[in-house]
Amino acid sequence: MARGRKSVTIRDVAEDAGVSLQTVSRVVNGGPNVRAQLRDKVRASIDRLGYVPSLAAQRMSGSRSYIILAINDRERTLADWRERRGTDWVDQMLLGGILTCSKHGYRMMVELIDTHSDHVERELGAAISALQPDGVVLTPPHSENRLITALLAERDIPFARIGSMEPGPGIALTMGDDGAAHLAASRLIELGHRRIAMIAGPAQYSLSGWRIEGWKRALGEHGLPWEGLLEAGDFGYESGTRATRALLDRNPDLTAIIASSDQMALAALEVARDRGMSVPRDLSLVSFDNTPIVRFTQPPLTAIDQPISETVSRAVEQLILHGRDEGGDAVIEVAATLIERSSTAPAPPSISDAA
Amino acid sequence: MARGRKSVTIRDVAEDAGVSLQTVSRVVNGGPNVRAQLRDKVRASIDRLGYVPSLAAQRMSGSRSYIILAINDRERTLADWRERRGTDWVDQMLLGGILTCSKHGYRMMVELIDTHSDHVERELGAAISALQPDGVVLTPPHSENRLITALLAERDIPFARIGSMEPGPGIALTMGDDGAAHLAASRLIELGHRRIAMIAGPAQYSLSGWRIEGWKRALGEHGLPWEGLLEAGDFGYESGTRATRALLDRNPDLTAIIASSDQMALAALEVARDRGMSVPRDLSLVSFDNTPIVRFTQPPLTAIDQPISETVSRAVEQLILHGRDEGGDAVIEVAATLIERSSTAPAPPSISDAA
DNA sequence: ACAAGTCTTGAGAACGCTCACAATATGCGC
DNA sequence: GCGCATATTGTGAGCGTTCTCAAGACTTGT
Repeated sequence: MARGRKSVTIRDVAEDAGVSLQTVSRVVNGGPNVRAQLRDKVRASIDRLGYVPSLAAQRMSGSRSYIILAINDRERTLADWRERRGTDWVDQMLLGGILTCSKHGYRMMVELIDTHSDHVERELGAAISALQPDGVVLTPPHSENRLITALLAERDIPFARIGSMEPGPGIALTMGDDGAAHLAASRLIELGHRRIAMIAGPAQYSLSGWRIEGWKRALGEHGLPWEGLLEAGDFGYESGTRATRALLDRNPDLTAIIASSDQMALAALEVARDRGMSVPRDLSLVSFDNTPIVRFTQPPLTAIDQPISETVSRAVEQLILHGRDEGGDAVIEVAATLIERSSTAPAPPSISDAA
Repeated sequence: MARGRKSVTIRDVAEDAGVSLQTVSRVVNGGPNVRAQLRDKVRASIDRLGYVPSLAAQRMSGSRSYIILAINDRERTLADWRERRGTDWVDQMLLGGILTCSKHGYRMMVELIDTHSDHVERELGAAISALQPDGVVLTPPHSENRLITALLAERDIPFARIGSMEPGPGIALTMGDDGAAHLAASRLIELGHRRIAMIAGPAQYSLSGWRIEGWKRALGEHGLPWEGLLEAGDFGYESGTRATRALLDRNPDLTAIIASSDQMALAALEVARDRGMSVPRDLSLVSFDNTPIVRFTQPPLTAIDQPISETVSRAVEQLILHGRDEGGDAVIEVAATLIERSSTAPAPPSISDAA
C-alpha cells in the first residue's frame, strides 16, 4: 500500500462508528438532535482517527467558509515594510484577528489592496470570489471607501470598519480618535502648556479629522487658539520632519506637539534635538500608536495607545457571531488610553510669564 | 429576483462563451492546447463576467489547494505581542510570504503552534487536515522539530525549514548565522576589541549554537579566548539584562558585546547606561535582527540584518515551484549583513596597553 | 391502546471545479 | 486525397461536506 497520504474523511469516521455521514456531520457541528450514546461513539471515532473536516469541502457544500478576510492598505504597508519602518498595525491586527478567529473555529486571511480606485474593485472582487469569506475586516483608509462598502453590501458579505465613527453600512469600530486627541491635549494644558501644536495624518483618513477635532475642542475649552498650530503629514518619518520644522519656525513659543503617528513623533524628537531643544524640558511630545519603538527612544515617548488588537478582535467576534443580523448599524468604541512616559513635562515658564 | 449574491461560476463563463466547462478550465489554468481564437473569446467572457475560480472548489477537485501555511511559535509570538515588544519576525515573514504567494496565485495562511510536544502533532495535524496546504514554511524553533518534520513527510507535504543549516528533510534555508556572528566579531576585533562577549539565544534554537560557533571561530582566529564571555538569554529583554550584568560583573575589562537579539541588545544598552558606561565609548554593542527599533535608540545600534522576508520569499518560491521534486536536500543560504550604526567604535585604550 | 406529535437517523442531491478519457478536428507525408 | 499522428474540444465521474427531505423510533395525552 502507498504512503498514508490520503486524509481521513467523514466517510471513514462514519464507517468506523457504524453510522451515516449525516450523523457524523451533526456531531461535528454540534447539531441538536443526536442521542448522547451515539454522539460519544462518534466522538470516539473522530478522536481515534484524528478526523478534522476539510475547510474546502465545508465551504463547497455549506453556507459558511470559516474564513474572515482582513484588508490592509497595500501601498502604505509595503512602503513601511520596504523601508523597515515596522508594520505594527498589521501585526496587531493579524494577531488579534487570528486569536479570535481560532477561538471560534475560523481562520483569518490577510489581503493587501491598493487604495487606487480602479484596483480596488478588481482586487477585492477577486479576493472575495476566490475565498468567499464569511466576513471582512476593513482597516483605514479602506474603512470608509464607498466603492468597497458598496461591493461588499452587494455581495451580501458582512463587514466591519475599523477606525470609523460613521454609523453604517456594516459594523463600525472606533478607537475614539477625537476623545484620544482631546485627552492628550487636555493633559498638556493641565501641565501648563498654552501653545500646543498638532501634526495630523493625511486627510483621506477620516480619523485624522477626528483627532484634529478633539485637539481643537480641548484648546477651545480653555480659550486657546489653534491657528497656525496645525500641520498635516502622511504618518511617515519624513513628513514629520517637514511638519515639525514648519511648526517650530512659525511658532517660536511652541512648547508641545501632538503627533498623529509614532514615526512623525520620532521625527519631531530628532528635529528638536537638532535645534538644541531638550525634550521634555523645552518641548513636550505626545504621539499616537504606541508602537514598541517609542519605549526605547531617549526619552521614551508619552503616547496614545491605540488598542488595535482588541478592536480587530471585537470586529471579528461581531462578524462571526452576528454577521448576518441586521446589526442596527451600531458604532462600537474601544477606548484609547494615554501612556505617560518621559517626553511630557510641565511647560517651561514662558517669556510672557517671566515679563 | 434576489440580490446578486450568487457568484459567477465556471459554468456561467462556459455558457457565455459557448464552450464547455473544461475549455474554460484550461484557459484559466493556462492549459496548453487551446486555439488562440477560442482562448481570447473565453478570456473576454471571464473579464466581462468578472470570473475568479473558487479556491475551495479548486481544492476539492484538483490536486492543489493554492495555500501555503506558515508556522510560527505560539508561545514566543504571543508573549512578544502581549507585552508589546513587537513581533517583527512575524511581520517580515507574513509580508515576504504574502507577496511571493500572490505572485504565483497562491495565498499564505499563518498558524501559531505550541512548541510543547503533545500539542504539536494535534495542532499541526488539524491545520493540515483542514487546510491541506501545498506547502509549509517552518520557522525556528519548529524548523528542526523531528515530530513536525516527520508528520509533514508522512503526509507527503513539501516543507521548508527557515533558519536551519542542517540538510534535509525538506528544504533548508539559513541566514548564515555562523557567518554573521563571525562577521560581527571580526569587525569588533578589527576595531581593536580583545574582550568580546556574546549573549546567545536559547539552546533549543539551533541558530543559537551556530552564532556561538561563528563568534568563537573569529576569536580563535586571532588567538583570543572566549571563556567567561558567553551568556545565554531567551531573546527577551529581561534575560538580556541578567546576561549583561553577569558579563560585566565577571569581566571588568569587557569592551564589546554581541547580543543575539535586538531586545537583549536594548537591555544591554540600558544596563551600560545604568552603570555609567557610555556606548560606544566604553562599550561597543552589536545586535541581531535589525528590527525597526534599533534605528531610533540613542545611539542607534549596529546590527546584523537578518533578511527574513527574503528568506521566506525564497522558501515559498521553492515550495510552489519545486515542491514535489525530490529536491536533493539542498541548503539555501541568504546572507545576513552587518549594518554599522553608532553603537560600535574603536576599543578604548586598555589598562594593560596603558601600563 | 391509538392517533398525533416529536426526536432521531439516513438517503440522495448539490456545491464548483479538475481529472481521465473519449470524440472530433486538423495537419502532414506520400 | 488517404491514412495516420497530433492538436483541440467535450463528457462524465468524483472530490468531502452539508443541505433538504423523508422515514423510522419514541413520547405523550386521552
